[in-house]
Amino acid sequence: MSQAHHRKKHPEAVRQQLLEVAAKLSLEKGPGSVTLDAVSQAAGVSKGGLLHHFPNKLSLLDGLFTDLTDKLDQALAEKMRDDPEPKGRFTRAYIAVFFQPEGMADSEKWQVLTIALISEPHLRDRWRQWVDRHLQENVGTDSALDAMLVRYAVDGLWLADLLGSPTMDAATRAAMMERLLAISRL
Amino acid sequence: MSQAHHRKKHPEAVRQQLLEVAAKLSLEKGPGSVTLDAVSQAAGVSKGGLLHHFPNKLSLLDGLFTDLTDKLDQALAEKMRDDPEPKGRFTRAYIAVFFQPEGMADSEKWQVLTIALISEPHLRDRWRQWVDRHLQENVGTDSALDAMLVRYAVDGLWLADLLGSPTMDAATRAAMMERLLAISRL
DNA sequence: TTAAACATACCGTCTGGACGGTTTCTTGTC
DNA sequence: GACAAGAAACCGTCCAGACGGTATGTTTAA
Repeated sequence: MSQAHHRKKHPEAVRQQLLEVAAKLSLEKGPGSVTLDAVSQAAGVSKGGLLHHFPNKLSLLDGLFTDLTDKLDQALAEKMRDDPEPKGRFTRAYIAVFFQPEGMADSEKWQVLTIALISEPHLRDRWRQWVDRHLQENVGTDSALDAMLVRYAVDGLWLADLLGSPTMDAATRAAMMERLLAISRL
Repeated sequence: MSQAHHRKKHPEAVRQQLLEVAAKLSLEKGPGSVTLDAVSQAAGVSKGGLLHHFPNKLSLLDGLFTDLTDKLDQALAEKMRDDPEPKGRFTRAYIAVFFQPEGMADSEKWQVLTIALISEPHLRDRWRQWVDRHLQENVGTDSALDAMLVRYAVDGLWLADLLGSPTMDAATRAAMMERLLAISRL
């Protein structure tokens, strides 16, 4: 019944809307609810419209991946720019992005992708490439054992958040961040 | 076709077989392939047979969860028994279980569960309870910030394995384990 | 006029699961 | 120990809905 058909066309806006809705949907109703029907309907577009922008489901997830990693890259770059100390710079940015409150809103959207990442070989490849790229870009400054350790800890923290593990209180959280930052400077 | 119908009945063996097949299937063909049809067929049982042991799919995953956490608990208890130093004992067991080669075989079976854990609220609850229980059982000895940090790092490491991230060489891996153990003793 | 941006209708497949039967095991009774 | 009788362990079939995707039409912008 929606007359999106007759309204002004803003393809880029629609495309963005589809991506956001896909992420939002997985948050609120679980990743299993991310279907072409559900996404298109929630975005106020017909399924045909969705399939015009993303020829198949994988390409939708792929678009989401690109979208989020781009934002992540941007956030990381910003944090790195403000850090005068070369050693462990990337690792500290990694920490900062995870612990920043606004960042979390985005990081929650990763739920869909985490699922898709594990099940879809193609996305697993892209993830591997992402990790590899950042590892090589920051080789020398962030390849110390301790730096790796810190980043793994952040990943674990992130996973715990995702799984809704008993959240630690703000004080402990802050202390954890400080500790991680300290190790990154060793 | 199969005359499993007429052979000796070993309900417990069949049940176990179903669980193992479910885990194995997700390893080899991806978690998406864990369907009632596929599992029952691979286990040499009819779908009706499967549904006799597990009234629905969730209860199958639930059974898998119980099975694996039981084994994990057992492994952890064993490692803890051999550790004379109380402080960080649980955390070191956590490290040991993850890094032991045989343990990995089991840990790979967690793939299905990781998926299901994130999507199924019920299993997410069970996981939360598992974490909570072990946290409280070892409060005092393993509630230090550094201990938490180490365990999060192990989780991150485990996730990286799961996602097939560029595996680090054996030497680095061993060094990482040593470093984690060292921190657990601080 | 033409191509992009949508909508509508429809299809094939897969999946979870309900259901009614059949065979084997167990248990109580004599 | 025999034997009925109920329970437990299966099998085979069928189905309703969901889901991804196609094919084709219609509107809008360039």
